[in-house]
Amino acid sequence: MDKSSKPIGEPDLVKSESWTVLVNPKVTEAEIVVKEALSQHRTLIVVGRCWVRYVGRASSKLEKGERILLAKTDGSVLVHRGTGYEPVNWMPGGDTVFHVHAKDNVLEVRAVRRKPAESVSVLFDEVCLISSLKLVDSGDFSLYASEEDMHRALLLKPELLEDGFRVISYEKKVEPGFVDVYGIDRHGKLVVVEVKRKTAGKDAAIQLAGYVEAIRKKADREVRGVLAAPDIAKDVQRTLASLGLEFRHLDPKKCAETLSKAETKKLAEFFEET
Amino acid sequence: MDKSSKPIGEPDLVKSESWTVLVNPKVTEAEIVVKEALSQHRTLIVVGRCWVRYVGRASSKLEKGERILLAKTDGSVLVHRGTGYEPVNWMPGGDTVFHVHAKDNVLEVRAVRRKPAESVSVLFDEVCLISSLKLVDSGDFSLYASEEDMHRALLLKPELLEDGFRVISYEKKVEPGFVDVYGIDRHGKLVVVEVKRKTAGKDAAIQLAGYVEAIRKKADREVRGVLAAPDIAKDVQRTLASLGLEFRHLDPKKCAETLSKAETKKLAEFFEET
DNA sequence: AATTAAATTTCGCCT
DNA sequence: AGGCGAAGTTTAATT
Repeated sequence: MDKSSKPIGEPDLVKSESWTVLVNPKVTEAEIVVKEALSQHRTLIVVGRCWVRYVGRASSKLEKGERILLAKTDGSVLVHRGTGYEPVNWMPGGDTVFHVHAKDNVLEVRAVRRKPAESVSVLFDEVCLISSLKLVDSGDFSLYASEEDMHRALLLKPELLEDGFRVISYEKKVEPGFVDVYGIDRHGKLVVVEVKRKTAGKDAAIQLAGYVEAIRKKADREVRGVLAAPDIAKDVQRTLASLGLEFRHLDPKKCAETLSKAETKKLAEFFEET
Repeated sequence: MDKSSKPIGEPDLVKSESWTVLVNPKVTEAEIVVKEALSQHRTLIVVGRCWVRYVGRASSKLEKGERILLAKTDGSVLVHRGTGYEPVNWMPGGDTVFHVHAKDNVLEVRAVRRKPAESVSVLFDEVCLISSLKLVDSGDFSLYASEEDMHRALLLKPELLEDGFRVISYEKKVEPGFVDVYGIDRHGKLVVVEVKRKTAGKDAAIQLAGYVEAIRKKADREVRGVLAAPDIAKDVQRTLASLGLEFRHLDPKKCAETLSKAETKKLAEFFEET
């Protein structure tokens, strides 16, 4: 980041409704963007030469060097060096209060938190890139497996539910909606499976009861209702028992292992080739 | 804010010797910057709408949304959302191999690692900011206390070294250089202290021996040499003994506690005021 | 609220 | 290279 060499391309400031980018600003210009970002509750990126002082759970000092500062909308702060997966300095979000100040050609961004009491101060004497961003992000993050992945895993490997289980249909339409997985156990009994990715609550038990009820009416034979989830809320265990339903532990991790065998295999093959 | 501003849709390129910034590029333009950054071993920042697939130690899926991607020179990869101290997806650095590909208006940045076998794939269908940076950073990071902090802590609280120790001088000039701390023990013997912030190696022992030797010649009375550090390499322990020197455990954390008492107090006072 | 256990833990130090 | 322990661990779940 050699400021002496003039950059190619005219505009230093690019701005839209949802983001601002400023290249090679003076610290006073950067200060405006920082304040704008923090007051408007936006994500802030600052790249430049800085030094950092942290006091709180521990205390640390980082001498001058070029790094990337991130300040997020929840008050979390990260200082990243050019190497290393972990930030060199950070602060989790919470009741963070920011203080921004430009003086004597130095821009200070200080984040102070109350619980636990800690403070991180980042001082820039040169900024090469600063950006204020409104990140629109409603995308779901699913670890190991989505609920649908768990359905597919049961199709591929029915014994994940229990030994001798066979699947008849998938996403079967039944009165109140769709049964996740529908099959027959080792004794020939019908089994209705309701799958949840997270700890199953009362709603899941009631939902399952509805499906079982509907199928019992139609099939006129014994129907088991199984709630399959990584875990179940303790009070729901009783609800389930009173409804004559069962709980089976179904781990998203194991479901993913089943599904990703092919993919993992591909990855291994990739390395064998190279 | 008196700089020129450009409307959305027209890409802006700003480039210097050590960094490139591109605003609102097409994915094909972004691809060039990504490849440039990775081939030139630079730090890469990409901001845009993306979705992520991770397979390895675990497996996960992140649906479409706007995030910040960091790829560092050591091969570490981070995907950050607008909130949260932790990255939503990541990969530590190591033997990472990057694959970059733009097709059908989608930019894929894939990082693959061998040990452990894992891969993270970030796909962008819109990039709002991309930057390739050469971060110059030789600044030292010191947790709790720098070596000088440890010196100062010994001045403030000599008993951190041993009971009854008193400091005579600090950074005293002696033949080979400067003695860190110089004092008298409870029996009136002279004590030369060499302080190290990390595990003391053989060099530290030799350095200390030099100072002790020099002072013994001048003072013509018994002189103890003490190596004060958080830890000592095992083989150095013997070297030290053979030179008639001692090792004392000195914890940067405890030194920092001594020093930061005032500062912590200040922080507490700050909150009491507000 | 406090405690316990797991994490895509990571990271360093030691054998 | 594998194992153990600490971390500014963080985070979620349970008592």
